[in-house]
Amino acid sequence: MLDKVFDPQAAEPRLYDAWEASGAFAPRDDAAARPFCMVIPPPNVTGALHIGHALNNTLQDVLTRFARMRGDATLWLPGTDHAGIATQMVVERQLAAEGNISRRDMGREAFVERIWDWKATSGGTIVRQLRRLGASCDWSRERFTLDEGLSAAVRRVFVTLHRQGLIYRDKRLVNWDPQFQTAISDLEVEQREVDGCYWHFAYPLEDGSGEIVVATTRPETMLGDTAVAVHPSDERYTALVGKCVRLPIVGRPIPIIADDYADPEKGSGAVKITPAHDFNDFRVGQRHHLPLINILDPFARINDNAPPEYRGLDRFAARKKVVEAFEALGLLRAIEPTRHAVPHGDRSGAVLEPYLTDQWWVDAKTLAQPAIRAVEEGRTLFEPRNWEKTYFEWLRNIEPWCISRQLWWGHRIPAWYGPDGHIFVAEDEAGACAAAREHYGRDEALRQDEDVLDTWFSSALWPFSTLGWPEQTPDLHQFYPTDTLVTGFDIIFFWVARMMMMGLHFMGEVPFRRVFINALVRDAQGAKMSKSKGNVLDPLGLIDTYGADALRFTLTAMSGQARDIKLSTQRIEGYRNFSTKLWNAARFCEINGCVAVPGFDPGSATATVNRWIRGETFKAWAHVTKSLEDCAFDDAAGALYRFVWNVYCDWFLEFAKPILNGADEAAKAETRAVAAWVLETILKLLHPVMPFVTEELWDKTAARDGLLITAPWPDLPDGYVDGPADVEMNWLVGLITEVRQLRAEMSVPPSARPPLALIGADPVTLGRLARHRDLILTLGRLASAEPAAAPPAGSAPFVIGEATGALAIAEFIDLAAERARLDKEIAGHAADIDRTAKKLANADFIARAPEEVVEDNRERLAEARNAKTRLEAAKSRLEALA
RNA sequence: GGGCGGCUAGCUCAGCUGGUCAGAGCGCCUGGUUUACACCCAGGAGGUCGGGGGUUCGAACCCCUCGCCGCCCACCA
Repeated sequence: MLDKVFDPQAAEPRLYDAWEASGAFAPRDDAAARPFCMVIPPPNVTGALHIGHALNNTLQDVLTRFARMRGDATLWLPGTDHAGIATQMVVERQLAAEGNISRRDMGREAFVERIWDWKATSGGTIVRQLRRLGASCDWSRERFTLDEGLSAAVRRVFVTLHRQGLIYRDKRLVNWDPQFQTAISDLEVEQREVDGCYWHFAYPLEDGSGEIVVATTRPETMLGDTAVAVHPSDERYTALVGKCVRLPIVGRPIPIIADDYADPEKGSGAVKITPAHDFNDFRVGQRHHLPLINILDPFARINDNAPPEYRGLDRFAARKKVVEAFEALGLLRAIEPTRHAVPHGDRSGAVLEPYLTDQWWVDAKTLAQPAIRAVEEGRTLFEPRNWEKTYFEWLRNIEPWCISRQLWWGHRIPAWYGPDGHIFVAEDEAGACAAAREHYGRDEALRQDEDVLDTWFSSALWPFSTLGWPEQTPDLHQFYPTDTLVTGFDIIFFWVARMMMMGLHFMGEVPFRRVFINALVRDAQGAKMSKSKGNVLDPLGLIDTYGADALRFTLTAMSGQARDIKLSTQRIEGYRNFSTKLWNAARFCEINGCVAVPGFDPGSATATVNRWIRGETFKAWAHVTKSLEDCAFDDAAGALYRFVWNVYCDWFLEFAKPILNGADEAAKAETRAVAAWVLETILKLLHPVMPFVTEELWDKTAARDGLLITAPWPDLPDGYVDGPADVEMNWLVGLITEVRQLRAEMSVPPSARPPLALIGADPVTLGRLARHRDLILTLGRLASAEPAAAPPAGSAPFVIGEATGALAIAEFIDLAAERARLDKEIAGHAADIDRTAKKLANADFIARAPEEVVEDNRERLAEARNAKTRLEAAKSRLEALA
C-alpha cells in the first residue's frame, strides 16, 4: 500500500544506495552495445555544489539515464579539479586567519602538504552533494586532476608539445598579478571600468627647442619610457622625428620615433612608449629596437631602475609622486578626468600589470587550426548552434597561451635547468638527468622549474586523461571520443576550446561529438547569484525542502532559456506538486487494482478510452524521445508534465472511473491493464528527469524483476494511435467542457443534476452519446443525456459540433445573465465569421494560399455561421419567453 | 569599437522551418467535503506579442530601423 505522500527525505538516499549497489552506474558489459560517454566538467575539489552545478549535472544525468535505458554502454565519468589558484587562495586565507602565516613562511613542501590535507577533509563534499542530486556517475572511475594517472598525462603532453616546438619558454610581457605574484592568462583578466585621469605631461626637447606633450593614465610608467612615438604622416611632428626629448625626473634622453601606432586623432597625437609595461608599447619597442626598462618588482613596487627617491614605492604612491614632480617642474599641462577600463585579476581582484618575465607558452595558434576545422566540418556540434560563432571568434584570434604559474598547488612543470641555464624537458627527473649527462658529458646538478601549470592545462586533457591515456586502456578505446559535453558558456574558451585542441592533437579525433551549452542560473530577479549579494539558492537546501526530483524537474523545464534561468522557489514547489500528482495517480491505480499485466499488449485494447490513451501515450513517448535526443530538455519536461497531468490524470483516469466501478468485468480488466501500462510507461519516460519518485513507484506498484534505472526505454509502434478514437474522445472532452462552462457561468449549484438534451445530432454523434452516456452524466453532473427534437423550455444552449446541447436549468437561468452569455457567444462567432469571410473574399488569398488552408477556412466559416444561427435562434426563444 | 542574447498576460517563461499560436505555470477572482490527490478539482478575468517601416494573400514568427535591458571580446594616449 502506497503512503499518502512520497517522502523524498527518507526515500532518496535509500534509492541511491540501491542503484549504486546494483552496479547500474557502470557501463553495461555488452560488446554489442553502443558506447555512450560523458565526462563531467570537474568541479573544484574543495568546492560545494551551487545551483549552476545542479543544473549542469541534472542535464548530464538526464542524458546518462536516457542512454542507459536505451541500452547503451553508458559511462558518466566523474571527477574533480585541483583548481590551482582558487584552492591555493582558500588555504592561504585559512592560514592567514589562523595566525597570519604566509605560505612562504611555511615553505613549499609543508604548504602543499597542507592543501592536500584540506583536500582530504573537504574534497568529498561536492561528490556527496552530487549523489544527493541523483547523479548516476560511475564512481569507481572517479578521477582527480592531480592524481598519478592524470599527472602522467600532463607530463607526457608537456614533453611532447615541447619536442614538437609547440611549447616554448619565452621572455615577454605577461599579465602579472601583484597580489598572487604570478602570471595569469589573458582569459583570467577582467576589465573593469574605473574613474581615472589623463595626465598630460610635457617632455622638453633635448635641444631646448620646445616640448612635446603626451598623455597617460599611468604616470608612473614614464619612469620606464624609452621613446615618444608620433604618426609618420602627422605633419605637426615631422620635423621632430629623430630628435630626442629628455625624460623629466629620470633625465634619460629618449628618441622621438615615427610609428603607425600613434594616433593623430588622440590627445596630442604623440604617445609615450614604455615597452616593458604596456602590450602595445612592447610591440612598438620591438619594431624600433627600443630598450626595455622594467621599473617594477613582483609586488608592483618601483625597483632600482628608477631614481632613488622612487625605489620601493608602491605603484600608486609612485603615480602620485610622479604627478607632483611634474607639477613642481611646471611640466604638468592638464588633468582630464576619464572613465576607462583597467585590467584586474579575476580571482584576486588586484589591478594587473603588464610585466616582463620568463614564462612557458603554448603555441595555441597552431593547435587551434584543427579545432576550428573540426567544428566547421561538423565533427563536433554546438547546441545551441550559435555558440559556434563565439568559439570560432576566439580561436581565430587566439594568442599564445601562458601556461606557467608562480604558484605551488598544481602540476610542477617538467623542466630542469643545468648550471648554465640549459633547459632539459623530460617526463621525470631521471629523464632530465640522462639528457643532461648526454649534453654536458657528465653528471650535473639540475634544478627543477619552480612553477606549476595553469589549472586549465590539465583540464584540457580531461576527456582522454580520465580514460587512462597515455596508457592504451580498454576504456580509452571504447569511450573516446565521448558523446556529449554539457557545460556553461562561460568556459567555452577556458575549457571547451582547449579540450578540442588537445584532444585533436593527441588523440587525432575530437573529444566529444556534441557540446550542449547550458544557461546560467540567476535569482528570481535575474541577478547573478553571489555570496556577497546573499541571493544564493543552495541546491542542498532546496533538495531538503522539495526533494531532488522537484529541483531536477524545475531545472530541466527551465533549461531552454538562452542565457539565464531565473529560479524561484514557487516554480520548484509547482513541480514538487507534480511529483505528488504522479504519486497519487499511482495510488489511484493501486486502489483500483490497476496492476501491470505481464505480456499485456495495449494494441489489443478495444474500448475507445483505452485506444485513445494508448495513442496519447505513443505521442508522449515519441515527443519525449525526440526531445531528449535533441537535448531539448525543456520540451521533454513540458510534454511529460502535460501528458501526466492534463491527459492521464485529468481525463483518462476520470474516464476510467465508471468502468472500474462498473459491472463489465472484461472492460474492467482491459482498463486496469491499460491504466497500469500507461503508468508504467510514464515511470520510464519520467525517470531520467525524476529518478527517485519513479524508481520508488516502480518498486512499489508491481512485482518487477529489476530496477527502473536499467529498465529498457519503451519502443512503441505508431499503430497505437487510433484516429477515430481520438476524434471521439475529443468530442467527449468538448461536450463535458461545454457543460461545465455553462454550469459555472450560470451558477448552477454542484449538487444540481439537470437533464441534457442533444438536438440535431447525426447518427455518429448519437452513437457516441450512447457509448459514453455514463461518463457524460458523471463528469457533467447530469441527470440524463438524451437526443431531442427541440430544446426543452427554459434550457441554456451550447454548440457541440453539428449538434446543439441544451441544459435544462430553468430554475437557475437569470434572464440578463443568459442574454449576456448568448450575446458574448454570438459576438465571438460573428467576429470569427467576419475575419474568415474577409479572408475568403480576398482573391489573392484564394489564388495563393495552399488549397488546404483555404478549405480549412471554408469549413471554419460554415461552422461559425451554423453555430451563430443556432445561438441566435435560442436567443429569440429566450426573448419571446421574456 | 566588434559580437551575441533578450524585450509576448501582474510575475517567470513556451511559441520549431510564417496560415485556430495568442499559450503554460505561478499569482488573482468565482465555485467546490465529486472516497487518487486542497501539494487537489471545476470555471474565469487579463496581452494592439518593445516602437516604426517593409516583404507576403497572410507575421509574435522573415527583412530594415530605432529604443531600452543583459552578456562576451577588444580598449589603461
